[in-house]
Amino acid sequence: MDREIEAKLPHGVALSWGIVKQPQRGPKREMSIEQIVDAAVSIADKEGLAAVSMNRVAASLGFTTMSLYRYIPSKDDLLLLMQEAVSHVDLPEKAEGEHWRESLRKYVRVAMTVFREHPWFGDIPIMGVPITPNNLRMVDWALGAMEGLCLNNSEKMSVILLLSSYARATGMLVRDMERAIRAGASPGAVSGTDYSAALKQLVTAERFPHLHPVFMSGAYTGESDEDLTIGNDFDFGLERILDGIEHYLNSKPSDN
Amino acid sequence: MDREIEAKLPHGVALSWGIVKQPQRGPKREMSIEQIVDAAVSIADKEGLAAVSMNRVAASLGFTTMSLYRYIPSKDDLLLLMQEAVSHVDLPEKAEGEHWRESLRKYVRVAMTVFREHPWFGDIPIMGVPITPNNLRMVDWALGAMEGLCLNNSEKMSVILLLSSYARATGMLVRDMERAIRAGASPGAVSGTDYSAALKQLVTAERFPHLHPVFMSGAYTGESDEDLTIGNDFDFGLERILDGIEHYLNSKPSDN
DNA sequence: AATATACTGTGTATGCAATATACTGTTTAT
DNA sequence: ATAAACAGTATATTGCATACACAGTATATT
Repeated sequence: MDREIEAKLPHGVALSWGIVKQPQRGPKREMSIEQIVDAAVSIADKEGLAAVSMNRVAASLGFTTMSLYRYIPSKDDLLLLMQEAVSHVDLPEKAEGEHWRESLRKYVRVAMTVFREHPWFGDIPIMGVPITPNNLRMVDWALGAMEGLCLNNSEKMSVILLLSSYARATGMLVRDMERAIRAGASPGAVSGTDYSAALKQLVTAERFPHLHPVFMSGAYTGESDEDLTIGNDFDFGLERILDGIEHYLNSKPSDN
Repeated sequence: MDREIEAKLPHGVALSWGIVKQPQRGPKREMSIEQIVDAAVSIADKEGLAAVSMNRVAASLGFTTMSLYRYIPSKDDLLLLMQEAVSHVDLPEKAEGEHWRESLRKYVRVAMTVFREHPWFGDIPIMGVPITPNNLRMVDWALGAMEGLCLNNSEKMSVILLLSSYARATGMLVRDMERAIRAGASPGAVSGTDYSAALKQLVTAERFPHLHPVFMSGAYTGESDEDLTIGNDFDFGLERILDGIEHYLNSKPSDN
């Protein structure tokens, strides 16, 4: 039965669900998909996604390049499995009395953590809606957090899309900054701080009437001491999203 | 003076601002940066980002690969300039009496349009906060839409980050679906619809207690006729964000 | 006017990538 | 016993970005 299901799914996805047929004859396998993916993740963690080549991964396990193709049909599939592997995150046990708002906050924090722990994560493009087990596990958890809320299924999915998008966008920003710092760059080569001196000559009041004052204040590159620090910056957006959801819940005619 | 500014900026960024020193001697140039970028964009529009190689772009203009390097120092810089080129979007003239909410809605719609018209746009990774002219022009416009709002500069920037993230995430989803359809796939190969039959056997009630009913209803893959169509799905999230902002404006102690 | 300089586009070469294909040897089903 | 299906390997193909050396050309300096 797994055979039919497998045929209908992209190879990488079928692999992630572990429903690929096991070989019946021939020599014993000396590697495993898990081993390969772990090796690839480890290389990416240390040296970035660009260092992950089939040759590099195979060599790190003591095999030749082509041996990997006995396990994983293409590099794209390997990337998918890497994404899936690090999406196996610790989701807190469902706290019974917890308010949905706090739960969804946690969801976004956990999702963002993946980007910080595996800076290469965001470098892999997403091809379509997530349909791998660990990704669905996160969706399942988020749906659990919204249990009992006065939202229909489509609305819940929209909320998750919204939160995931925000986690992705801000996770990548945080990653970019931390990556720059780790690379020895000054604290804000990527945040724009390094370039702000140069840019202040280019962002003129004539050409950018509204941006100009913001830029001069340093708020654009996040160097302003005005009020918000960089960390809180991301919280701000999240709280606005949650406010929006809450407002929708309250203002809704109490049907379904 | 441009010389000093140029030195402090990444090459591609300096090019985007047009502050790179013009050559004084030597033969006349037979190409221009604009021409090259246009050619690259045209190839990407027709055949995807993967088709954009230095060789391909040069050949399409009737020159050799290496000639491009006289204009643009690296492929990464070319990609940046491509991004910047298609970010030259039509932003509606500032309608005086328009409500900020409607203006910001327009902002997100325009930002999403870029992903639909240039499906490769989202395939180029973002390196850091945008600091190229057309990108800043969009930020400037959004700030204009928030003029007079009771938000400080940092808060306004956070709002723009929030909206841009949402535009990016949903723009890429729309793109993925349209791309799949254009590629001849059934109306929803990427949305998950094609796989939903197979997935329904994998998403069990035991393993995914909260996702299971949602999946069976078809809301996950967007095939449900429950209430929202796919298009409206994205509007829903946007309206929640705007609600959240509005709520924040109202609930704020009317300082600064 | 002479000449050095900075540039032009080109041709060639390097090194690395993904992966198709043909190979030898191994285990299991028949 | 033997054929089929597999394992890991070696080799080759194709395409990529880009370093470098070249011959010719326009300008700046003398």
